[in-house]
Formats: sequence, C-alpha cells, structure tokens
Amino acid sequence: MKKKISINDIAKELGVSITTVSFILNGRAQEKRISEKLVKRVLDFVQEVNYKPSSLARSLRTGKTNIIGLMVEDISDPFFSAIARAIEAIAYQSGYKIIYCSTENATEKTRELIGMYSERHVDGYIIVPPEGIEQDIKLLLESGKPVVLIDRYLPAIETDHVVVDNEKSAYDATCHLIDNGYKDIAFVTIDSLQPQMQDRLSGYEKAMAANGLPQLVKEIAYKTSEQAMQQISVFLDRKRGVDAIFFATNYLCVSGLKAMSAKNLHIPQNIGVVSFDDYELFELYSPSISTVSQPTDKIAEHAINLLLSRLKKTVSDKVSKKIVVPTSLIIRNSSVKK
Amino acid sequence: MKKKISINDIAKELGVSITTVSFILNGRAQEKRISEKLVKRVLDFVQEVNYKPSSLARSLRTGKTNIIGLMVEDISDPFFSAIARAIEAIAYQSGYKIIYCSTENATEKTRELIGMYSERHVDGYIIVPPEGIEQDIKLLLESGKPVVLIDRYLPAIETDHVVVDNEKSAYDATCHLIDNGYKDIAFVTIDSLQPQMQDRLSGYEKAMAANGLPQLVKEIAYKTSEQAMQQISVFLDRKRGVDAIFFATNYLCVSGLKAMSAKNLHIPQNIGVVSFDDYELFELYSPSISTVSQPTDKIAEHAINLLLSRLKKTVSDKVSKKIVVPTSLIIRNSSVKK
DNA sequence: TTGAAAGCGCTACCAC
DNA sequence: GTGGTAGCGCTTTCAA
Repeated sequence: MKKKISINDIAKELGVSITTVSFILNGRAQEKRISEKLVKRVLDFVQEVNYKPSSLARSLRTGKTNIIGLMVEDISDPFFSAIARAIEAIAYQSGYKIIYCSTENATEKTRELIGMYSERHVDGYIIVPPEGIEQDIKLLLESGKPVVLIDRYLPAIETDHVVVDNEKSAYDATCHLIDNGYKDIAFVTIDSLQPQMQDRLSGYEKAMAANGLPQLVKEIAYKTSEQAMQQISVFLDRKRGVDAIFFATNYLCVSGLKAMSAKNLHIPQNIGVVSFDDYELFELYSPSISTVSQPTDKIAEHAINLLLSRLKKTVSDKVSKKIVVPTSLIIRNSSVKK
Repeated sequence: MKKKISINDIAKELGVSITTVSFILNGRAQEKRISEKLVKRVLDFVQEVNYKPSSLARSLRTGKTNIIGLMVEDISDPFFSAIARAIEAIAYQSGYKIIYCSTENATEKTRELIGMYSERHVDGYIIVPPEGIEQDIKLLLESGKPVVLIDRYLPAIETDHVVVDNEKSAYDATCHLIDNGYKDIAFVTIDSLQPQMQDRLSGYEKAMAANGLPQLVKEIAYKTSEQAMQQISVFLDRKRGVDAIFFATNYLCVSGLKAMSAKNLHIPQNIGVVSFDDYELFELYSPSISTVSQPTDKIAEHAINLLLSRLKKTVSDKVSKKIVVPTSLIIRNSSVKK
C-alpha cells in the first residue's frame, strides 16, 4: 500500500520549491520563464513516479471542480442514456467530467440530488426537471451556477433550456394518422402537468380540431409498466371505436403494445399506432412502429455547448437562451394500412 | 450570487469555536458533553442558513470521499444500466454515492477513467474490466483501494468478483435447443478472449460434444450493429444447414434478428434462437425470444455489499471472494417448434 | 465543556 | 526565474 505522492514530495526530491513545480505543472513555465531543463527535469520526474495532482485539493483552492452534474429522469431509458453518452463525450473533450444520476422524476429525490451535487461543488448543471423543483433551480442560479434544462422547461422561471418542438411534432404525427384514414384517434399520455406533455397534448388537440374529429384523451397514472398495461387494456375495452392511438412516450407505447397484443388487436389494420420517442424495439417490432424521433445528439450538443459557454465567461448574459430543435417523424408500418 | 457559508461563519456568528460546531455537526456532541442548548442553538442556526459542509474540504482532510466509482461497458445497455441503478440504490442507503461511466470496453479509455477516479479519490471501485487492464487494477489494489469486478474476472489477478455461471448457463441453453429437436446449432459470439465469453463458448461446446453434434462457432468482429448484421447475414448465406443459433450476447442477437428478418427466415420453424442476456425487446418480439436471464439485482447486491464490507474494515482479508450467481433460462417461443 | 491550532495538497500573491 | 507562505474548509489532537 503505497502512500500517495504529493507536490511537496516532488519539490523536496528535486530540490526546488513547490511554487516552481506548480507553475510547471500548470503550463505556466513559459510565462514564468522557468528554464527548460528544469521544466524537463520536473516533468520527467513527475512522469516517472506517476504523480497526479489531487483534484480535491485543487478544487478546494480554486473553487472549480471541472465537473458537470447531469440529472435525467431515468438513465436506463434509451432516450436519456443516449443523451447522457453524447453529453459525456463532448464535455470530456473540453476537460469536463460528467456525473449523472436518475431523478425518477421525483421532486424530493431531485432536491436531495441537487444538494449532493452542490455539496460536491459541481461547476454547472444539466437537468431534466421534475415538477415542483422551481425553487431549487432558482437557488442554484442565484448561487451563480449555470443551469441548462433539457427535454422540458419550467414555465415559472427563466432559464436556459433546450427542448424539441413538442406541439408541432404531435400535430404532424396526428395529421399523419388522419391522412392514413384513421378517424377515432386516441391520445394516451401520463397524468402530468409537465409542459412537454401539455405541448404534445395540445398538438394532438389542434390537429384533431383542425380536421373536425372528436378528441379522446386517456391519462395513465404511471406507476409500473404492469399497471400501465392494465389501464390501457381497460381503456381499449371501454372504447371499442378507437381506430388509432398516439402514445405520448415510448414506455407508454411499450405497455400499450403488450395490451394490444394480448387482445389480438392487429396493427395497423384494427388499430393504428404512433409513438413519441424512438426506440430500438419499435424498429424491430412487427409491425414496426412509427415514431416521432427526437435528435438526441443535437439535444446533447446544444445543451453541453450552451453550458460550456456559460462556464467560460465570468459575466453571464442576463438573457436566457431557449433552444428548440426539430424532431423527425419516422413512418413505419404501424400507421399505414395496407 | 450569495457566497457559500462556512463553518467559520457559523462559529463566528454564534460566538463559539469552530471545534464545537464541528463536533456538533458530526454527532459527537454527546461524547464531548456539549450542552444541549448549545447543540440546539447551533443546529437551529445551521438549519436556518441552510449550511452544508463542504465535502471537498472534508474529503481532503479525512481522505475519504464516500464515493464509489462504477465502470460498466456501456451505460446504455439495459443489462448494465439495470445493474447500475440497483447498485446506486443500495450504496445510497449506506451513505455512498456512485459515479458511473462507460468504458466502451476500450482498455485505453478505461485506463484514463481509472486515473480520473483515482484523482477524485473515490473510496472503492466496481468495474466491468476490459482485456489488458490487469496492471491498472493491480495498482489500484496496491494503493489500498478495494476493487470488485463484475460480469467477468481477470484470470491473471486475484480479485473479488461476482459473475454468473456462464459455462453452465450456456450448456443448459444449448441442451434446451437440442431437446427441442435442433441439431445444427451455431454459436455466434464476439471475437474476444474475455473469460465470460470463453466460458459461454465452452458451455456450448460441451453440450454439443455430449450429444455427439457438430460444432459451429462464428466469431463476429463487433464494431457497429450494422456491420454485425452484415457478418451474420453472410454467415447465414454460407451455412444453409444451420437450424438454430445461440447468440452469446443480447446485442448480437438483435443484429441477428434483423439479418434473419431480412431473409424471411421464420423463427422457430426455419431456425431456432436463444440469446444470452434478457432484454425487453425479446419479450415483445414476435416470436418472443428465449434467453438466458442474468439476475441483475442479485449481481448488483452482491457486488456493492462485498465492496461495502471491504470499505468497513481497515484491515482487509487477504483472500478474495469469488461470487457466482445462477442465471435462469427463460423459454419463450423462439426455441420451441410448434 | 470548549478552544487553538496543525495540517490535508494545492494555487497564487508577493518578495527577492 | 525562483521561493516563502497564506489560506481554501474541514477534522482532530491537545490544552485549558
């Protein structure tokens, strides 16, 4: 069990001062006109003993950790994990590390997590915010830490965020179903007031209204996928007239597929299906499922670049940036009658 | 932009010493016989100003961070993300935080990541090790940090690890195919020397040998899922006689399903299929795919508990613990002819 | 019962 | 060009 080596040991060993070593290590040798041979001697030695400065101590001193906290709803959801990986890759190139966690969309857990991150002095945050977290975000902002919201925003507070055009996407997807001859189109969503869900709902409503069709919205109280399946199953039994369903999220659609499969409902003949959020399963399912695909790498790219630019300048713009990226409708077999 | 409050501010404000505040905050008031009213006064004030000790400073001082580094192959793989979430939940209850990352099974990246974690002074590691990382793990162990390997182990070094019984699982799965009348069973795996892959291969080989059947192993050079699909496709064209495939990992199976679907091969009539690692897709695919399911929560539980027990005792056992958990064969429709 | 002070490893200001 | 040293916020020993 070797003891960790410190800058002190280096300095002592080489017979120079700590300051000199520190400058050399931080690339300020030129600026400080430290002789090349000394620089080389120090660097060689550092290499030899495999010395790594303690980022703990450095952070304590500088007040910067080079860590970005990323909080998504569920890291095992392919949509979020794709974003996480993309963000990590870009941040990495700029010398930032990402630590991530899942909020499970629970306000209390998110609050604790924010506390944990702030304790750890992360430099900035990228957050998929649950409802009711406004105050905590506000506090963060006031403490001078940049925050970028993704996937959804908090109407009550002004923040940087990057989202997709949920309303238009839902509008287009609904129209696609209508264009393919479906008339009794249900919108299955979660019982949540999150703005991105409201926007999707509103897109559906507008499309239906524009075409003079009756609206049918089913809100699922999502606890487990099992329960969601039950609720959808009951819904299908009650509403026999429904000839298509637009699912507001991928996991709702998965539950829906199970329910429909159990009932031997044939897609797309008996019932048309479109889902929000693409998923590998949707491509391979038979029939393949049409989806509104969100560009995860674009979202990631915008989010991390926005945050990095905030991190760069000490004096931050007062005006918050709202970025909206377009989705694409991927038409597969579940929404086109043969 | 409020300044962060420190223990110093608290002490000054309340007219007591830093020491006293520190003792109270660390629950040592009793032991130090600090008067109850003082304790209350301090606690109330701390509450009021929402003071949180800097874990950075604390870690610097104590040498402990209460952070565990978790390195999996790919956080967006459902198998790994399930493990990650389970580990996180248990660690959390014991006051430990998890920071995770994806190694992409790349030795160099893993090396860097280990360096990063060690810089951050994580207290312990749970690692899914890529090949060639033996030396780095050894260094970690020598520096006194506990390491638990999961999913696979490194034959060259003695370490705690928790794995599944890959050989037996593969043996049983192969026998299951044989029992269902399949004879020309191919084993599709990745071109890797990782022990868990070798064990799966060996299980397949033994089962085939025991039944006097010819062996056919196809190693895929996995780069992208697209390329994997190509290779499997070519393989299927060449080996027309194959009547069943045992896929060594879930992502190989996904690529395989795409390839077979493109060729209109009917499962399970034309070709039987079993895959290692369960996946939501396999349950919903038609036909549903039989799999060897690994108990992710058991793996997670064993791994984190093992690590926590190492963390507890200052003097560690010399003998390393090797935990093997059983898998379960989930028989669905892809491996049973109607 | 409480307080002073050393020091964890590092950066950066100021001296020489 | 290089070195001394204060101090980031905390824990913990020793003294009072």
